Amino acid sequence: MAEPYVRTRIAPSPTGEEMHIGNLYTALINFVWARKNQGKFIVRIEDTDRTRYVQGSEQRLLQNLKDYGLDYDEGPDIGGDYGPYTQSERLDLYKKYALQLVEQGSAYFCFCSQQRLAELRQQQRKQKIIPPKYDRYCLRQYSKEQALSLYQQGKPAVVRLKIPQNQSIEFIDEIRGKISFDSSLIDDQVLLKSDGFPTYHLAVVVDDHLMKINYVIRAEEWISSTPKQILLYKAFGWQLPKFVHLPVLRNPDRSKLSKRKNPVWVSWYLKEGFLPEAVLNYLALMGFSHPEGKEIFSLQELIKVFDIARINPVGPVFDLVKLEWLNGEYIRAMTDPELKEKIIQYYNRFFNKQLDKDLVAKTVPLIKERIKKLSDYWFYCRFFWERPISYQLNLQPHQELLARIIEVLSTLSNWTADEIGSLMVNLAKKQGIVTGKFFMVLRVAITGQKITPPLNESMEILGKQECLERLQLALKHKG
RNA sequence: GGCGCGUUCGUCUAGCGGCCUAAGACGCCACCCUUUCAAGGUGGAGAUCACGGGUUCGAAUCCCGUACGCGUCACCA
Repeated sequence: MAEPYVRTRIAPSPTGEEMHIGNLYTALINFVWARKNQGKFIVRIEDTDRTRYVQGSEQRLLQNLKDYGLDYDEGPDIGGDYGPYTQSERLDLYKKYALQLVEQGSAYFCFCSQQRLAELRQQQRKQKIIPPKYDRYCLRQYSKEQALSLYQQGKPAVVRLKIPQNQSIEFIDEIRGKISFDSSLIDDQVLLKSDGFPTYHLAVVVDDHLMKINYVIRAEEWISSTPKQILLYKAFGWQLPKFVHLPVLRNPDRSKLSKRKNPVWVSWYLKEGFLPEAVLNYLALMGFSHPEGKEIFSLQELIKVFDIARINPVGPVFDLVKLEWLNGEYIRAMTDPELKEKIIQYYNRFFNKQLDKDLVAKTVPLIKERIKKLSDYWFYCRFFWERPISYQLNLQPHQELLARIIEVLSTLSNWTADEIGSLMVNLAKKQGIVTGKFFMVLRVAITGQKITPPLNESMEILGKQECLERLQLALKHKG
């Protein structure tokens, strides 16, 4: 179902890590939902944790998004172009809103040291008070005016949200339906840290409101922090967005998809030879299904048929094997010239290798239905560039046969796959050798490998002279 | 541990009270094609719909409990 005006966003953190495939999944759904409704898809860099900040990681995150074709629509002006929103550039805003909450009594200053908080937690744990919560010492100790004045004198302080007690907080998750929490279980969240930076909870609510985000689409792990944010929306008197919590991608053992058990960086998939479109298509199959049961469809088609209501709440296992199959389907669906370009670009970008364009063009038809990933190209076609240095079959027992082959092939003037083929089949017959065995010897002699693209065509591409020279080498080769 | 969310073939999914003696895809197995490897074609194995109670003439589908899994409980996001 289409919505009249939709604004979505993703909020990556520049911590130095590459973009996680789970984040790409979230980005995809946000992107698609915005596109479907002619809305806007926004990127907001959440760099409020200075201890984890790693310089330059925004650029990498943005590059990841670009590589997969998920471009964002809006952002602050940066000299003609627009960049993503960045929270560290909006500190005054968060502070202003935090102080507003203090002023209206929805939040308060807290001067407790990290040490006291740690001790408090430890003590509570010992007394089996669950969950451990801040004891509101500072709220009881200081009046609003006293606290404000201490803060203005520069006493290190945080601002905490005063969570109401014994209140049931309900919200609708667009995928799961009604979810409710008891507010008494929620700690008085820190909104503004002592370094003046906001915490996630404050920044996300302020920004989502200011940026008019009306669909908060994020991973399931955020469900339990949603009530805190709802309380903030209410304290400000702002209208709530709709919440959509996406299932989390899983390892085969069903734990949350992690780098220890799976390749998770989106750049890894590219380097491994997966196509961005195939990865996106595969991701779309996670928790979602095409209404007509199709498994292979473009981003454009996804946008057309996508509906949040069709998303499952179940955390799906990420299956690399199925992704490989899908990638193979995408490769086979390409035209030869397209595939040629992809292969050339791929080896250039990731291996700094300049492949001869004509040679790639000639070999592409031979391997198109054999490769699943761009990286498989080299497995099949390496021998076009390099002579074999070893042989996967012992050729010693076949010396006489090889000599015979050289003899016969030398006479061939019309060096085409068909001619080579019929000549060799005749020879095999004359020698009384099963064709399968015969061609295996020839195959290994020419390529070094037992698994290759079609032999006759390969030999045509290599050329008569090169083939004869290789056969001579095979003849001389010992062991 | 508290709270929250989830549970259909090994995996991804279809299913939204009768069409389900549960369908498709990946993977697996067999056969066909075949000069290796693929691709393609045909067929097959594979889920008592987690379990136990209800509701109903009738439940994979609705309700409740149990088990299991996952998530979350920071001046991290």
